Amino acid sequence: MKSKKAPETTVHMSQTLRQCAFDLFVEQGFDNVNLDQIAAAAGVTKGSLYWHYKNKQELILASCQHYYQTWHANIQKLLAPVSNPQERLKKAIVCSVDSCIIDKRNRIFTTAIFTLMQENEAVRDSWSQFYSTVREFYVGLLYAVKYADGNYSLELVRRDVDLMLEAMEGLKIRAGFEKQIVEPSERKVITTSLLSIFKL
Amino acid sequence: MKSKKAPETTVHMSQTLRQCAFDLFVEQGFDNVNLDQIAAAAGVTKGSLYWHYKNKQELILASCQHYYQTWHANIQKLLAPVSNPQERLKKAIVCSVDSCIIDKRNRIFTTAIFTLMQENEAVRDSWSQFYSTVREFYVGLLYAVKYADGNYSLELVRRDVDLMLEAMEGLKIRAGFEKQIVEPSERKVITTSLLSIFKL
DNA sequence: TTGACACCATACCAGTGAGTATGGTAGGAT
DNA sequence: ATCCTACCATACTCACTGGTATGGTGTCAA
Repeated sequence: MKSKKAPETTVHMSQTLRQCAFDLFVEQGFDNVNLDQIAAAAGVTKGSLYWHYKNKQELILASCQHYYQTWHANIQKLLAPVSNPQERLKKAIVCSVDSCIIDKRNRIFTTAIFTLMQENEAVRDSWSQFYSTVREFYVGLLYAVKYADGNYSLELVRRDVDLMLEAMEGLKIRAGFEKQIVEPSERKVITTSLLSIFKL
Repeated sequence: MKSKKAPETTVHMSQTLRQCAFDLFVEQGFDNVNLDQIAAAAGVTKGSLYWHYKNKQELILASCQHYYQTWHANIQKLLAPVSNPQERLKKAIVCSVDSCIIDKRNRIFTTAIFTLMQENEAVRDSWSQFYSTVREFYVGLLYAVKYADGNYSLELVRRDVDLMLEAMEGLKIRAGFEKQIVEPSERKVITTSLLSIFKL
C-alpha cells in the first residue's frame, strides 16, 4: 500500500540526488553549486528535484547524513580486522589524519558545514550530533587501551579525546594552506604528536 | 604632490569602508553582506565604494588585514605589562581561548575565511602569512620558558606550538555548536589541557 | 577664470539562482 | 477503458547583487 510503482524507484532517485549533491558539494562547497547542476548530475531537472526535496537546505542536510554514514562505514571497515586496542586506536588516528591532510574534498565539505553552521541551526544540530558519536567512538577506543593500563577515569579520557579531535580539526584547516604538510615524514610527526596527547 | 585635497580624506574613507566591511562581515560572513550595505554603513553609496576598492575581494582582503592588525595590537597590549615568560605564555593562551569560545564574531569571521580560502588563493596566502606570524609569536613565548628550563630545541617548540594552535582552532569550531563550553569552569579545564601540551 | 582631478551619487545592466506553476506520461487499481 | 497518482520536464517568476556608465561638485593649481 506504500506506492503503486516499484517502491524503490522514488527512493532510488532520492538517493541518487543525495549522492550527486554530495559529490558536487565536496568539490565546490554549498554556495557554488546550484540546484540545476545537482539535478543534471542525477539525470533529471530541477522540477523533479523539488519533488524529492523541499528546498536546498533539505538537500544539504541529506548530504550531511551521507557524509556521516560514509564516515562510520569507513571506520568500521577499517577497524574490523584489528582486535588489539592500541592498534585500533592508532589505526583510526592515522586514517583520520591522512583524511584531514590529503583529502581536499573532505576539507571543502567540512569547512562549508562550519560556515553554514554559524547561521543555520538545523545544520548545527546535525553536526553536533555527529560529533558526539565520533567522540564516543574515540572514547571507546581509548578507554579500551587505558582500561588495560588500569586507568579508569572516563572523564579524563573524554577530555583527552576532545583535545585530540580539536587538534585534528585544526590540522585539517592548516592543511588547507600549508602544502608541505602532506609530506609522509611530516604526517608521521603529526600523528605522533596527536598520539602523545594520550600519554600511552 | 600626492593629492590636491587633504591627503587623509581618501585614506580616511578607505579606512572607514574597511572598518564597516569588517563589522558587517564578522556578523554575517562574506556572502551574506552585499556592497550596498557596506557603503551605506560608511555613509556613502556603492559608486564611491568602487572608487576606493576595485571589487569585493579587495574589500575582503582589506578586512582580513584589519583582523590581523587588531589581533597583534590586542596581544601586544595584553602582554606589555607582563615580563615573566611563563606568565606571558599563560596569559596569551587564556586570552586566545576566551576569544575562541566567547567571541562569536571571531568564529564567524575566521570560518568564513577558511571556507573562502579553499577556492581563493589570495585569501589563502593572506591567512597563511598571518598564521606564520602567530606561530612565531607563540614560539617566542614558549621558547622563552623552555630556555629558562634549559631545553633548547626550536624544532620541538615549533611542533608543540603547531599542535596547540591546531587544538585552539578546533576548539573554536566546537564552541560553535557546544554551548556548555562557555562555562568558566569548563574554560579553565580547556586552558589546562592546552597548556599540558607544553609539558611545563 | 578655468581646467583638472579627487570624490561621491544616481541609475542602470546583466547574470544568477531559488523556487513555482503547470502540464505531460506511464503504470497500477477499479 | 479509465481514473488516479507518482514522477518528471518545461518554462517561467522574482529577488538579489556585483559591477558599470555617467554625471555632479568642490577644491586646488595655473
